[in-house]
Amino acid sequence: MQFYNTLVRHKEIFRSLAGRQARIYTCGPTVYNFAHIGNFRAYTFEDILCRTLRYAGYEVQQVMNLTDVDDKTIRGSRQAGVPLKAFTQPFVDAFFADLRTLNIEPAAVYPAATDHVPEMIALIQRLFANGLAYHSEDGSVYFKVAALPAYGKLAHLDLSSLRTGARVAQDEYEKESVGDFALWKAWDASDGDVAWDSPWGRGRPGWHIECSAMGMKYLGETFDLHTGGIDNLFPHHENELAQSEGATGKPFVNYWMHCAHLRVNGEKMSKSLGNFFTLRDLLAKGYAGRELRYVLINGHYRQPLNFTFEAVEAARTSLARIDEFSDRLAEAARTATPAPELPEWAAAYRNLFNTALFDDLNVPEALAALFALVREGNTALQATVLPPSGAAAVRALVADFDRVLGVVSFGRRGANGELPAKVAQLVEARRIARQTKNWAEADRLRDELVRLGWEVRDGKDGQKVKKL
RNA sequence: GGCGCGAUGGCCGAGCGGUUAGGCAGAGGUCUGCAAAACCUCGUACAGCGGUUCAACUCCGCUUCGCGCCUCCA
Repeated sequence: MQFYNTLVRHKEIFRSLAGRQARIYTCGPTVYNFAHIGNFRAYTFEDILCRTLRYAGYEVQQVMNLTDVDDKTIRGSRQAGVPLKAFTQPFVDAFFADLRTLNIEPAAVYPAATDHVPEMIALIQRLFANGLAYHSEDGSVYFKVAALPAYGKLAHLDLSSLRTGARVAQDEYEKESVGDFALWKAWDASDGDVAWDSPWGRGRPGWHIECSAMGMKYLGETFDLHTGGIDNLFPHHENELAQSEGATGKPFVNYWMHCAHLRVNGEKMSKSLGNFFTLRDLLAKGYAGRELRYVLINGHYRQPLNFTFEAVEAARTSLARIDEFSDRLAEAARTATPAPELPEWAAAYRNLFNTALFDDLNVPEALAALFALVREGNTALQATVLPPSGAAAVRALVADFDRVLGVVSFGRRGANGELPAKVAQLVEARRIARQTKNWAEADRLRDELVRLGWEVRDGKDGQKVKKL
């Protein structure tokens, strides 16, 4: 299995620190607003990563932080006139609900920044001890970038060439150097009652320090993987790395992985541009979580992905085809137990699927293998050359693929025996109409069933009814 | 200005120095009372210009266009 490691800018064989365990830290949301589906691209990406690791036999220990104190959450809570926690909690809840909607498997721990201030303070003290931190006159604490020669190794940025743009150092005159960043921010009036005591006076933690402190607390001073959106590469991850390694003197993370942005009309989807959709916006338009998930995983994670409604429509049709296939397999399998060996063609597609996935999470290629399986499987079913045990085995394979993909809808009920009385009645009436070649009546009954939400298909062995 | 990505058929989107990506949409067919589902067939896609090579969508250079980051954005 290999992943593209941003640290070295090429793919590397994945070797975990502890046997079949994989420890991974994922930068989570800042809970000042509803996350949009651009944000969720990052979470479906890390989900595919974790699922792939599990699929490959790793035991995954994942931590995702919740940033619940920063400029935006403070501003929001003050505007709303409620305490910080009361302001952020609904967005935390919404975030978790959205994760479920997108079938993103939960992390083991979701530490909140506000619950880990002591750990952050302790870490800052270590940085002082190592000569990497200093405080300014106003009581803020900064990281001294110049004291860490390796600074810049992740983002590959040369600080001396930094453009002095609008975003640089407008409010931070206290720093020794523009590259220095806040570890601890002294309280000011705009913080209201959001403040913690520290050896340097009242204030609040800087943004980056929470991930260093919480990552180390839950995963150790060195762990395997760290994920996030590409926009977190700099400054956030660079700074996180500097703080962590500056404090411990050990490597912080072995593999850094970043996903590209979701775009709308060729531009990054972002709150500041206003060109975003939240998950609830899209659900309200009638799209399902798994359809959106499919759209989000259907491009390679390191490639920008253009969001279009046509793509969501295509996802719906594609998924229906996969669902249909799995239903047909279930029907053909009946009660048979899966054969110990897959049919040869199915085994070949499993290999393709695994190879694609294990090569830096190439989901588009893995999906191509799935569709190849669908086509060949349907052909086999049509020719009735697939014995029940073979159908069961192939269906198990689809389920196995879906451990990673998380998009298939299994077990839709369609057996005639379980129909509501009214539906069963119409089906029987239609059977008689067909028998007597009363096509007009048969068509009328079919339309009526559709109105009731049931699809009828005529086959060699009579009618098949499915819930729409 | 610095660093970095990208340009693939109607849409989405992989990929590789020589062999079909895949999905959706569209056209034709098989099956069917019709439909649906399924299957089969169908598109001389690789931004432009040069170069390397027996061979380039794939490597190199240039051009055009687009995008991202450059100090609290996933």
